[in-house]
Amino acid sequence: MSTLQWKQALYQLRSRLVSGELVGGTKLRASHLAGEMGISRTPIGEALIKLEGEGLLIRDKSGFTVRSFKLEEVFDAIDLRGILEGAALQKAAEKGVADTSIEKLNALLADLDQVIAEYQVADYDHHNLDFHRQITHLCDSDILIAEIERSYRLPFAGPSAFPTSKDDSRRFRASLTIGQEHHYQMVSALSRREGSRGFSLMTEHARLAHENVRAAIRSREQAPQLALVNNAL
Amino acid sequence: MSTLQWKQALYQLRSRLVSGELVGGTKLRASHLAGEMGISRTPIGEALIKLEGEGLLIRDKSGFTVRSFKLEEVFDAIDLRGILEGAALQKAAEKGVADTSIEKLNALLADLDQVIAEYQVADYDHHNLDFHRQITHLCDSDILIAEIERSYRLPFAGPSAFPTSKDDSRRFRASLTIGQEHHYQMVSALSRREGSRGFSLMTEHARLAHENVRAAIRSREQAPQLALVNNAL
DNA sequence: GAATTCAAAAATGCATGCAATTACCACCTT
DNA sequence: AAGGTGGTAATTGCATGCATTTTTGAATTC
Repeated sequence: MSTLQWKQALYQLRSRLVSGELVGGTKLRASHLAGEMGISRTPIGEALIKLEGEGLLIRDKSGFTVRSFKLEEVFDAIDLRGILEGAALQKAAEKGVADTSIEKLNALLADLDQVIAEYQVADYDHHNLDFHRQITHLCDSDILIAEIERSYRLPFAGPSAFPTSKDDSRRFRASLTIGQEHHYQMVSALSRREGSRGFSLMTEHARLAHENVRAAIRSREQAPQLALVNNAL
Repeated sequence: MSTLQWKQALYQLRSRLVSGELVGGTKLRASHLAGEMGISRTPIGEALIKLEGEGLLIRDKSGFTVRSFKLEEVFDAIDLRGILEGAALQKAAEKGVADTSIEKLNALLADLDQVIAEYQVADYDHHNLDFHRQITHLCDSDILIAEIERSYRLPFAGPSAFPTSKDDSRRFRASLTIGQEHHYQMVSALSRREGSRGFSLMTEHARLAHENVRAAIRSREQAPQLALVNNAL
């Protein structure tokens, strides 16, 4: 079984984009990439079109360029994710969910408590993403879920884009604690069918990420998620 | 100046999809379409990938299939549009907009009053779309605007998807009147910087479309926008 | 009639050729 | 130095060839 080559190209290019290896403004040449990856230009072209659709590339008169984002756009993308996730949570809460779903969320909350207590930041990312997926996917709308997942594609917009940053640990620990409090309240809103509260909690939760972005910039550290952002550091 | 062929293919295919000529479940063969349109498979392939990205096609193991939507998904897509447009209106209202923008909106409102009074339903579609674009594009966020425009791509989800339906004219006239009242209140919310009210107005406004969908189904008339919907008629 | 088999026909994914377009860069001009 | 100019090299959009996979449908079996 051979993975389709356009998929491999897509994954490789996406990872090179979000890792910061390919910085904003770089022109991507299909022929060059093809040589580099040892395949032909056809599957490369498909991958480039997909990445354009994800908003990571821009197609100009001739060829694709790595998109660069203004800082404002980073915040806008984060807010967009918050709104979409918030809508999903609201819908799930108002519809009502099975007890087993609540139990599963409680288990994820316990996992998060654990990694926060032990300050295992790397694991936090993973568990946090799990929690967000689990709670938003309860909305029972594939259309909405697809848009949420789409919003995660921008490297600075996903729910776990920035907690990893190793800046000032006091502020950072506090943000983990506050975020986790939001998570608890979200589950509460869900089980009490308080849709509007769920929406507000989620949009406010996303705004925590604003501060993490600012902190990452302030600390001038390596923040690969910001590689596509103009004048970020 | 020759328009790129993949663009022509994209436009033609999109219009054949939303017009109902290509119904849900139809398998699209690049080679066949290429012969049909007198071009090669390469630009067809690009168009198909784009349409997959728009959610109109699904790519399975080998080839593309016209997506079909459940009725629930139609409502979900409409609600999604409402949320996105609502977020844009809220952002615009809270930021504040120039007086000239309000004047332009008032002019569009007058146009809409006109076409409603004269019951020029065909023109209504066009002016209504103008109004929605004008008011949501004030949000000053390209990221959000792009997602709104994206949500319009589903043939049943755009702001002007259904008013055209020629069902029971009493109900339909009423829905135009109510919708126009929403429009007025939106401009009011905008000029008074009442963001939350703007959001609520817009999401509620989108729900008007639910009833139009139901009416279109009830009347069993030709509703090309519903061509991609399972068992719609 | 419905289900199964299997070989021919057709479609796909990828590579590659080619004409037309675009980028690049050394060389002028002011 | 800044701003053309022109010609070459590289790249793109599209067409097409080919091996492999998928679809089709006629023949066969239950």
